[in-house]
Amino acid sequence: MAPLNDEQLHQIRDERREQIKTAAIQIFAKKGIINAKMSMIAETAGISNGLLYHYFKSKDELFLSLIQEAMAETEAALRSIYAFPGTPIEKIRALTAEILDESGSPYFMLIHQARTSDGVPEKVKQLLEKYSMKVFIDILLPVFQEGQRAGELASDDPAELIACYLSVLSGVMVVHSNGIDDYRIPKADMLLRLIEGAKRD
Amino acid sequence: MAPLNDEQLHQIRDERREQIKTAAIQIFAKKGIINAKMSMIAETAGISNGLLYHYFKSKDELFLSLIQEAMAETEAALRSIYAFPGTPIEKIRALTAEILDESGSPYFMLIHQARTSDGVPEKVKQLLEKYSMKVFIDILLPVFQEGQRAGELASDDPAELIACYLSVLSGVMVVHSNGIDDYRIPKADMLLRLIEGAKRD
Amino acid sequence: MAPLNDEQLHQIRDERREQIKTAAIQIFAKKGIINAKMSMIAETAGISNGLLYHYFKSKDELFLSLIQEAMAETEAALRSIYAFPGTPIEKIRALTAEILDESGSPYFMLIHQARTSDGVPEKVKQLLEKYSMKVFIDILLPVFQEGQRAGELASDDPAELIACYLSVLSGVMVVHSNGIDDYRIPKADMLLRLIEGAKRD
Amino acid sequence: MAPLNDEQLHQIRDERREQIKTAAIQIFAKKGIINAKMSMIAETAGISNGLLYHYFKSKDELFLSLIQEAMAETEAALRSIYAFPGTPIEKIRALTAEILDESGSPYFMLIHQARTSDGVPEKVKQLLEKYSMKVFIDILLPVFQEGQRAGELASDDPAELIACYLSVLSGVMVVHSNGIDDYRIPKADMLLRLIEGAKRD
DNA sequence: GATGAATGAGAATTCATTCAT
DNA sequence: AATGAATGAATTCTCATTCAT
Repeated sequence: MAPLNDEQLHQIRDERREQIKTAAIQIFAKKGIINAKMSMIAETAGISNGLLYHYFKSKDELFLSLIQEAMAETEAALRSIYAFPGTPIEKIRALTAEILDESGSPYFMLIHQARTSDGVPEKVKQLLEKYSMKVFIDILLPVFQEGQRAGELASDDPAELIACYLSVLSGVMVVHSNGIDDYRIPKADMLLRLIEGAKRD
Repeated sequence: MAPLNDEQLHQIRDERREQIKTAAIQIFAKKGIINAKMSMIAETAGISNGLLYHYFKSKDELFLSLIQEAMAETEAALRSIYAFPGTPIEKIRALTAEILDESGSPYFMLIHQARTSDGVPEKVKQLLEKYSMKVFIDILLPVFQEGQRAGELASDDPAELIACYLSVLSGVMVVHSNGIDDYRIPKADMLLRLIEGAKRD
Repeated sequence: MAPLNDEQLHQIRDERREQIKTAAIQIFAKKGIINAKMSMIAETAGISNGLLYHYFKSKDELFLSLIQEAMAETEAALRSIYAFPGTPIEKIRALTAEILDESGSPYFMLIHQARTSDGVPEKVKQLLEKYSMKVFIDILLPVFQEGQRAGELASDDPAELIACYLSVLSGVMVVHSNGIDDYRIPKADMLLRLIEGAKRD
Repeated sequence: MAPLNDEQLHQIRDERREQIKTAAIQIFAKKGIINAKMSMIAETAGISNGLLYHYFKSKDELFLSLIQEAMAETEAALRSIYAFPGTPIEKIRALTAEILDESGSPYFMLIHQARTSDGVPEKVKQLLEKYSMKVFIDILLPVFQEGQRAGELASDDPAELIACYLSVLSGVMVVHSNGIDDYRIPKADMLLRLIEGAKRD
């Protein structure tokens, strides 16, 4: 009889938003912004078309909100490198393994879609500039420089080294992110060779 | 003015088809199958919308014919490794450099699109199975095995090594293929480290 | 707390209905039937969307009930002319001033909307015929005829004179009713010139 | 066999655009921007939905282009007052008669819709400011002032007099513009009384 | 061969209305 | 009585494809 109380409503709203986001990440990552149909997202989330718009004003807003989350998560993941134990290369290996872990893959794909697709809303483009690769490079610079001083890493220009490393990481996540077995995700150890110093053993 | 003879007509027809294909490769690679509009392709090719349909029965047929070409080119590029001089690693380095050369990038992108997009016509899917990565691995297997015997290459399972290597190559080409400077194409020398044996100098 | 008795419930119900009607008049008059959104009306009335439908079965029913009220009010306003003191022209001036008073404007707008919009429910159309301008003309006919006999009014056909006068009144209220200063509501004295006899001083 | 030549294409395009504009004026004037459905316009113009968008990029653009035309026509109509022969009041009578001529009515309605509706695109709003009533007042000011000096016109503030006069004109056109006979368009002579000097005979 | 006007099916979004609580 | 989540039909707009010339 009585209407739902605030707490119940809040819970329903939160659940629905998560439900929608989870569905949307999959669909957007797989299809790109334009190919992703709101009706697919609604169906995947198990709700009606209309309800989708109750929670997100538009496709663009939904996409933006996912990208924001993906960016924040990615930045946090990179920053977490300093929490790993060991020498620089061990830190990098741990970070690499964490990123390669498939569970994070849709986020990389999403950011790739945002960077490369047409039809990306203006707000998303602004966000991408704020979080350009330079930001990520700056985060990793200290640990790479320390690794170079220790002779653990190749002696290329460190910023360039990081940029290439992140490009390769993004690349393999992207080509792999569709469940097609043709593309392999290399083991972290193999990817590390890209950046290791010459005299590894 | 006498009417053109059969041969001339045939030649015009072939030229137009090439013109269209060239335009279509760019557009498909950049936008993906569904985002690529037939009207953009026509405009890029400098012809009318209607004429496109004189040369290709449908968007699907056009796409299929491009993928066929891309596959054949890619296969040929891989086979050409045996024409390069030098030791296995030198052959691989030469092949890598050739692939990384940006001019070839649209083909990789196209194949990636075909593998990962939805809305890909059934015939294209069949073609992709015929040319699965296994085919490419088989082509490269002899040179990789020889490289391992010579101690030039890492001693991982060779098929896996090739799969990972091709995945990384595809990945960097794909993420880079939109002219966004954030993503770097590493130098061939750097990528080679992925597969080189431990004792490089 | 004893449950509310029937009378109290009835009173609450009536208050709510008035609250809703007041909100609805504003919104309908400003936006037109189709542009007026039930959610706006609910918000303006300070109640939930769902509750609106407890009190009015549908948008159409709500609109119909407003038009009924507007018609009745308008008719009453016209009839009140006989309660004003003075000569015919003084009565008409008083009536005009009352109508021009902005507070009454939404009613005119509403009736105009009803007459001119599509998407008006059938029932409303029937009501409009019942209260066609002829009814209003008949109400005012005696006072206009008396004014003509007294030489205070122009000697046009009296029914036509009234029809034109009411059209002008409706017109200025309608074009003015959106708070855009470009359109002026003329003073009653000016409008009276429309119908005054030639020899005014 | 040969494609249509430029002239023929041009002619087709022009005809279609006129056809669409004519249909659109009716529909917009009658229904307002939001209520007017593109499908109605297409149907009235006797073309497909898609073709409408071949000629006008969007509903907004179509509306804007009509408003521009309406504004220009209205301004031209007002300026034409100086081409009429006779004294100021005779000029004004001629202009009034021309405006009241029903054929022009949709234009007035259109401008009214643009001024008063919601959902009016930003560009249209800007246009409305550029052509605010002040512009129209300025055009008519000289002839009204001359009329006042000649004692032909009432001695109210002339700008106010014009504003009221134009408001009344707009008003009667608007309420009448739906083919409902309840609302009358007064004769020009009657409307002139609004502004005539006291001692008319 | 060549053109571009024309069509229509499909996708995003809005909103009246219903329903569980 | 009251709430707001949920639904689905209707509307704008896009684009592959066809067709008259």
